[in-house]
Amino acid sequence: MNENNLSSAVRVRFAPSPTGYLHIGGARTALFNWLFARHNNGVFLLRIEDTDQQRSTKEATQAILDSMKWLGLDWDEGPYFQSQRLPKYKQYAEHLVEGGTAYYDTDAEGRTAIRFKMKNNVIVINDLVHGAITFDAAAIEDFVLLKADGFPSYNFACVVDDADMKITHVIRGDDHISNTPKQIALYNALGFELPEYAHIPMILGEDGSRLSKRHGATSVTEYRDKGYLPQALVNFLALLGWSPGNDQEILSIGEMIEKFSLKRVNKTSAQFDNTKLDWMCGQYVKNTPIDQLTAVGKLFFEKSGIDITNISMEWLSTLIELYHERFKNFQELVDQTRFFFVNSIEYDPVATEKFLKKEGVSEILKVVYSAVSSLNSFDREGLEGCLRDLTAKLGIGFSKIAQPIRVAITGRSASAGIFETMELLGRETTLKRLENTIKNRCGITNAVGL
RNA sequence: GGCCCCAUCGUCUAGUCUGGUCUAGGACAACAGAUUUUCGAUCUGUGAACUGGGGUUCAAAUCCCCAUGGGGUCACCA
Repeated sequence: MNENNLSSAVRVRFAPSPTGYLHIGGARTALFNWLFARHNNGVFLLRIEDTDQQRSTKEATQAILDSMKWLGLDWDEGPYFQSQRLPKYKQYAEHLVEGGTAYYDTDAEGRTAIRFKMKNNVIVINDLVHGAITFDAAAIEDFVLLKADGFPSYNFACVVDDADMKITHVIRGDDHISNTPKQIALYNALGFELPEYAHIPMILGEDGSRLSKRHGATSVTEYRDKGYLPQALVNFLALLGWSPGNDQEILSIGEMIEKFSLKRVNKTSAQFDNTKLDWMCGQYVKNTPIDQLTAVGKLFFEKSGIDITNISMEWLSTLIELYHERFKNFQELVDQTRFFFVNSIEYDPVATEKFLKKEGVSEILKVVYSAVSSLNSFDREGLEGCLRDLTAKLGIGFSKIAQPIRVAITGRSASAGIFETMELLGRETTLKRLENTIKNRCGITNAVGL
């Protein structure tokens, strides 16, 4: 590197305001900062911008920290809290008043604030992703530095802290572009050295409008609770506005760090595509070892109110093995396998109509019942041999018995392999459900009143 | 509305800086086929884009201008 690499060490920050959970856009901003820091062996710090006394909450701060940790975005310094640095802002604001570039101003409501005096000059942002952006400062109104409650405004606190914390690169959403000339003016007035700016494109909802509640899940917490794998979310987010430059879609954290560059961040806003996230998470699930999935899966079953106290890890591990190419997140796994855990299963009406309420199904299931109940070893091999023999004997296609059995014992038309499912369900439960189905759900529906 | 940003398949994007190798590549999704006890997974294949108009140039997705469209921002919110 160069001779002054000590002083040029990269320092970046993520500076959320604790007025709500960490949303997808914020997470992506944090990720880009983090990747940039790690790529450059720099420092990534966290700063909580809690200067809005009304809207800031401790819960939100905690939710943000939790989300960062869950995503694996560890910080090297902080979290710093702006609410704990009030004297610093006051000192700088008064300094500016003394210098004549700021003034006390009382509004119609009688509140007195310190306001910054904008000059009539031209301000240029040399943005790392956008290039030069020019503003006419004359068009920008004087803005508040220090509010009547003694708290700094966003623009002021941001500049004081970024300078004080020796931030070298400000990487943030491009909705901040219009704030930047104000901040540059402040840097100049305060005599601070300007950081580099990189304004990254925003993430929009699936309909192209700004991400909001009505787009469904928008917080990191929601994805965590639905059982998405954090690595998958990180991978997906990394590819929103950045690409490694080749056709690679699945990247490990190490690869992302190695390849990340602001030069490859694009300018166009991206729409959040849940379907692709699902696909990506499915890829990660497939590549995650069974025992890890089992450990996480256990937590999700418990959280979903499913009683698994009498269930062994071996059994659970077998279940995960059967399903690990079939689910994309743990919520899905729980939904797909609930029938294993409950006493009375729910029957999908469409599946019932299609596979159970048919001529002859009752008879087929009875034959299956007796064939299977006399089996010595109720395992997948034994079941397969038995049932295949049966279809051969009856001269019917295998699906003719597989689907009725599936619906009878799972309540649905889709599940893992039928032999594996029967084996895992066990002899007792399988037979009980077959019997129950034959008694109560087969045959052509009787006319009402008969 | 003022100011600012942006513009490649439905979506994420490669290609744009350093015009030609682009009859525009990949991925997700869609569709079709194969496979399968179902769904899924998998494999194979298909359709799908340079917003429009002017320039510049031998040559433009790539450079310039205008139009249009989308987004952002105009608080004692951040």
